[in-house]
Amino acid sequence: MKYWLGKSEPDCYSIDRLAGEKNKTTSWDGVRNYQARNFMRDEMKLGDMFLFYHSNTKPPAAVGICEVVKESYPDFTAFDPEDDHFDPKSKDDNPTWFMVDVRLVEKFNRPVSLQEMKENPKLKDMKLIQKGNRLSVMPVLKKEFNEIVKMSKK
DNA sequence: GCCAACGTTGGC
DNA sequence: GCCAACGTTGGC
Repeated sequence: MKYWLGKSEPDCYSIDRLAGEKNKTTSWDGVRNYQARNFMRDEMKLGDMFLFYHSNTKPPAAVGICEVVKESYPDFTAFDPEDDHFDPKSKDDNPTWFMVDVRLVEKFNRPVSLQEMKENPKLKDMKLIQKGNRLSVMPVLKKEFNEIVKMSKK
């Protein structure tokens, strides 16, 4: 089983919105970065765990845990000219972009802020806190994942 | 709102 | 294939 972190801007899609979805499940659509796509398309498997992270907000923070409930399939928002994430180079018969479905397992009682992660020496190697990393989907080590969950309980 | 870091585009 | 220009991300 693998562990992941996915960023979302709460103004765009928040964890509370996910909590209100049917079956607390949503598609992780709109990813338009090849490296992030490759992680979703090639490596994310059913049952993988997924940290939900709020970016571009105050404060940026991990806010909960999800589980992958559907492995990658074409991101249909890329086919829709009306959609913000429309991409004309992605075709029905040869899609460029993929997504997975995730289900909310637990919303943290307490968000774990980016600053707290930076201050925790056990998390010093996380991709998230390395300078200039803009990946919206990235792998997380099991020990890092567990540490963040632990921090949310304190 | 600023701006550093990074990815993508397109002319050559 | 190089690289300058441009657009985006995302913390601050």
